[in-house]
Amino acid sequence: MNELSAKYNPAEVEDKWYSYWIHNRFFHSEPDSRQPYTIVIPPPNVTGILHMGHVLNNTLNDVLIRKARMDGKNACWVPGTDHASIATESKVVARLKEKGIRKEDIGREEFLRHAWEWKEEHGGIILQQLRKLGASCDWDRTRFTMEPALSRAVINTFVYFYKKGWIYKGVRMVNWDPEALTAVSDDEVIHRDTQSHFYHLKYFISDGAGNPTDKYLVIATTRPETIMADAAICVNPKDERHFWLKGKKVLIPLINREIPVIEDDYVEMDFGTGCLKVTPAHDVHDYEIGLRHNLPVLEIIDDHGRLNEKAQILVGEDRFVARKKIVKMLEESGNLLKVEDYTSPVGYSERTNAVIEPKLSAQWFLKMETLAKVALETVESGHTKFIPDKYMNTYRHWMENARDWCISRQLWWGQRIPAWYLPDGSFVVAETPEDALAEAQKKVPGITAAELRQDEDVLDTWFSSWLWPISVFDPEAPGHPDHKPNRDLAYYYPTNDLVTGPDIIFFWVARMIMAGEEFMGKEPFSNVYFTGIVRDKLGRKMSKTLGNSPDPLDLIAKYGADAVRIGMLLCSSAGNDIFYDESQVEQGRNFCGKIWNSWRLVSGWNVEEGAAQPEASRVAVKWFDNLLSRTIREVEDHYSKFRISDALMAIYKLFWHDYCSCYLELVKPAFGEPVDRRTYDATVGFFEKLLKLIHPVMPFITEELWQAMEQRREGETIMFQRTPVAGPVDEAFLTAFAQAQEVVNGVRGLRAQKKISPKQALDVFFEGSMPEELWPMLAKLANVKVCTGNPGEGVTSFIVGTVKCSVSLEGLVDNSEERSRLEAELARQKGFLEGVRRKLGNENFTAHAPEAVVAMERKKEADALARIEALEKSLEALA
RNA sequence: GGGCGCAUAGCUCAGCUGGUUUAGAGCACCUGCCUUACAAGCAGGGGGUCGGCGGUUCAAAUCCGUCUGCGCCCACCA
Repeated sequence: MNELSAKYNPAEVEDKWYSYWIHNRFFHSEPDSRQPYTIVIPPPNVTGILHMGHVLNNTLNDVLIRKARMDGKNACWVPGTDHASIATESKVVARLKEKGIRKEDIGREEFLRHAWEWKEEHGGIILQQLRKLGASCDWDRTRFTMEPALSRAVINTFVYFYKKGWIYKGVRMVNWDPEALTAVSDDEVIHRDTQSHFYHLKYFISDGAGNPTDKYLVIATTRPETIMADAAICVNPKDERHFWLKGKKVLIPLINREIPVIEDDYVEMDFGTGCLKVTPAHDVHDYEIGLRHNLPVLEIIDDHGRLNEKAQILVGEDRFVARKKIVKMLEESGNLLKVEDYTSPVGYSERTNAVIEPKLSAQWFLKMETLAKVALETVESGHTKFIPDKYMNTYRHWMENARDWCISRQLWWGQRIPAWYLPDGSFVVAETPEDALAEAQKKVPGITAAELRQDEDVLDTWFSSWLWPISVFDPEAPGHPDHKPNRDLAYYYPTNDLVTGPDIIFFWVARMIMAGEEFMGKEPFSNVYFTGIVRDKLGRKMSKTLGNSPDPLDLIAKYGADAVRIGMLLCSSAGNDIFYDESQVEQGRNFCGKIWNSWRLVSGWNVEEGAAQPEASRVAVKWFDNLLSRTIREVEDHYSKFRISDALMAIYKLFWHDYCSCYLELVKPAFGEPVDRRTYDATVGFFEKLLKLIHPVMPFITEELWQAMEQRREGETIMFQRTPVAGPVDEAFLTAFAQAQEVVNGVRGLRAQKKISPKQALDVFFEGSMPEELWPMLAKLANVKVCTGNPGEGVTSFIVGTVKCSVSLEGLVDNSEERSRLEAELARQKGFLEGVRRKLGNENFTAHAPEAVVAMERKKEADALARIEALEKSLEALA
């Protein structure tokens, strides 16, 4: 047995044991005859760094995986990273910009070379950081969504859906991010109420020859810079105010282009002026109106958000600059009637925060209809459960309204769309360039590879991450329905639990379910545990800009990984946001200290063989054994419901309050005295069970102490010890013991109140049942001698349950004080009795309530009466 | 605007299908203690009429309605 340092030193211990675990490949899993327990990591961005959200997520993952491992399952936690096309590409662009290099200037290949360089440099830092946290990932299985095999899986998937007819190319109004120069999906647009203006503009009626008359209509718009792209003015056909406009033509201010007045139900009569300018190229709804009325589409804003030559005026100006300028021009031309302040929701890009520009563009789409329907069934039928289940509603709503998924992105970092265009503008889709050429030659015999041009776009990142639970095991499976799953996929799929945030329920979770059902015919995981968002204690989201997010590695360095894990878990119930505060990590560190010191105490004891076991120790062992069993049951129940913080708290209390504060105090020999063998063995046995129980949450300190307990063989670890099993529980005994604990409390309270030293022994008298078995425990913890007979004078008394405890305090009892204390208690008891009797006096109650409930009330009544009698007797004795 | 969810001690939360000695935990707080495992500790203590109102019931923190205050998701009334 090693000598323990006086203080727990996490830094040293953590590195030592993590290396030991890695060296022995304890985290590695291979299929075998055991039941698998599988988790795939939510892959962090490859160039990301660890933040508190990762800490929360991966701590939970690690707790689950370590628990499963100790339950005897073949636990496999697959780690990896996500190429995160937009996020990574914008980082690389920014980095090149610092060097004065523009992406467009160096071209695709050169840019990708830089991107890979950056990936090699920064990629996987986060995985290194996870090791510091103690994450027991199977690092041999580390995957990257853009590694060759997984990229192939993505391409195969694309071809598969294309052949199935579910992928199509279409011109659609997309959310254009003018900064990232790419379309983003609806889900990547954040709408925020934004202060702007409502400009009321006069459009003069044309005389038919393109000249203005003196009549005009008024439209209200927030985007005056788009008027040059107007294709019509639209009114509601029921709007009497605008009947006179029927069939008229109006002139666009400044450029005097003639456009018709049309009618459509879409226009709200009571909003704005009831006249809507229709700009099909730059507004989603207008585009739809345009389709209905066959309006021309005129694009006047370019990819960078600048007006182009089709605008005729303000060409080359940024849209927001143009807005300011055109307002002035409209004012000067007499077309500006008035300007109102106006707040409306504006879409911003999640990545770049640029104002989204609705833009028509050719994009690739994946049909969602069937995929969404099946994925909804998976969850509704319970094959995949959501924890907490409130997210079912959100999920259902989304799945029932899923729009086709725009899967193309105008980026370079990602899997390039496997479509090749022929010179005639038609295209072929194939898994490889060779296949593409073969396909093309079927269309145009003799065509060469040089004549084919591959689509410039890459696929949405989620189009690769949705395959994650499959592709990490067998990248050949997605897109190849006839493929026989390899050994890994057959064994590990479906995975068991997924831990992730509710913010990516549609991006990722739903789509993994779709892919899982499509390619495996089976849900990808049984349970999805949704964590909350980590906030600071003021409730603000952790963010770099606010500077309120601590660096997890600093925290680990300061408090230790176990402490950080505890700090994170203490306040994390599923689905609730986490209000993180460093004091929680301190609490974790303190707990480590407590565990450490408890072993220092026990390890310092000398065993005297043959020594008799003191009665107090015997009772203590019996009690803790029962309590341990009861708590193990509780903990298992909590785990089964994913109530991880409750499981932790149950063990925390058992370890600290029951084992340390009560049990050890009971069995602790006097200073320098030896301990008997039975007590010692029991104590060490309990300690080991406690270590095993808490190991999933605190892997490092538990391994350190478990190894310190005795000489372990090389290659032994607490990681593979079995979760302690609960034995039978003597509830009656536990109840009696708890009552004795209350007596101890009462006596200690008296001591504090009367300033009596714990060293001064006191006599105590009981009226009511207090098993003799527990007297030695009272003696040891409260330093009281239980006496029988009449307490006599000079006592103070309190009631525990129905037992009256009188403590002899000769000379220390202040009669008036004692009287008021007893009277207060008496009043309370009488109030209680009254309440109970009111209930019992109600005939409806006795007639309707179940017998057991009525019996309980009668017992309460009897108990209260007994207490009142005891109190009254005490009061009499005082007089 | 629509949908969902939440309001229980100073803070974070339990309280599962209404009834278990007139509501629990952890932390924080207050009062004593440097008692040779631990002051990052020990012992003791105070603190809530379960957001408001109404209803169902013998019985409501728990079920229903409503109001108020928060949160989230969906939705570009230009």
